[in-house]
Amino acid sequence: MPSDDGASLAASFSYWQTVRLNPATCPVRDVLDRLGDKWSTLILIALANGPLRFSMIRRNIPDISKRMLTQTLRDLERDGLITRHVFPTKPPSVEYRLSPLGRSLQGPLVALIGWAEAVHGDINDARARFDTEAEAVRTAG
Amino acid sequence: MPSDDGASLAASFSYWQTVRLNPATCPVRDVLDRLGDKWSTLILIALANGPLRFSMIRRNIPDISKRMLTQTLRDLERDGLITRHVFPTKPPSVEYRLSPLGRSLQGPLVALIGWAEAVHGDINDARARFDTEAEAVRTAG
DNA sequence: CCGCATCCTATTAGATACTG
DNA sequence: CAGTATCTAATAGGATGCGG
Repeated sequence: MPSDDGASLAASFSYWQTVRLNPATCPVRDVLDRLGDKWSTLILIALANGPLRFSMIRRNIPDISKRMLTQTLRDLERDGLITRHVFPTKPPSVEYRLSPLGRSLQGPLVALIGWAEAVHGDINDARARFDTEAEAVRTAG
Repeated sequence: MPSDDGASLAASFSYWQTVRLNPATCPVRDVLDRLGDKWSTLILIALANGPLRFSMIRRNIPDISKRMLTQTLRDLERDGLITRHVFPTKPPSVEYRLSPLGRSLQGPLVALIGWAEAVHGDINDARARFDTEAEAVRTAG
């Protein structure tokens, strides 16, 4: 799976490098820092098939705390990736759904997750190899 | 830019949801947690056009510390995404380059970064709107 | 049911000084 | 040049209890 077609990729990366990977110029950090937190991506995946209520998201992601779910949902809402709908029932129910902007992320996200899944085994192998080699060196030294 | 073609995306996400977004079953966390750290992605971008020496990477990413660069490079090497080549010159020079596995990430990464760049303005707008609304509510209350 | 506030801990990362 | 070691500050995240 060499998704490496040389020239065009190099050109893309070149461009980002010329903006110097610099905090100020560069949207990459700004956006990826949010997706890089522990829960954002997982929540976006959970919402991929349609709206979910707070408690349903929790059921999809068993080990997220109420606190972090609330907070991450706020952050995603603030960034315009999801929208929040309160139904004034009693007790209240609140529904979250992907915004158009959020849905536009699905394509890239599928690609990335697909990659992660495809190479998961390779990465585990690499880790194991690295660790045993490091251990061998440590023992020898 | 609706990169949303419904059925196939939904199917993909469904699958990942059925593995329950669970720590144990799910490669997503494992892999994305590493890419999600502060520097990994930036380093991979820096190496996209070819091998670079330690100090050159630092020049590409002005605000990374030696400590974090060393550590992140080790982690990427451990995962098999980059390789390390020591030239026993004096003073020593060490070169880092993308492995085939690392190059296989370039496609997905370009897609994600392209998205980030495309929507950067929208996200900033959404943030500004959210913040002024929140402020309005705070003042009214 | 949803979510905020508080408290506390663990992890991450920056600064600095030192080594082959 | 390419690291390592140590210390410290900042941040992320978990537990819990209260309130609409």
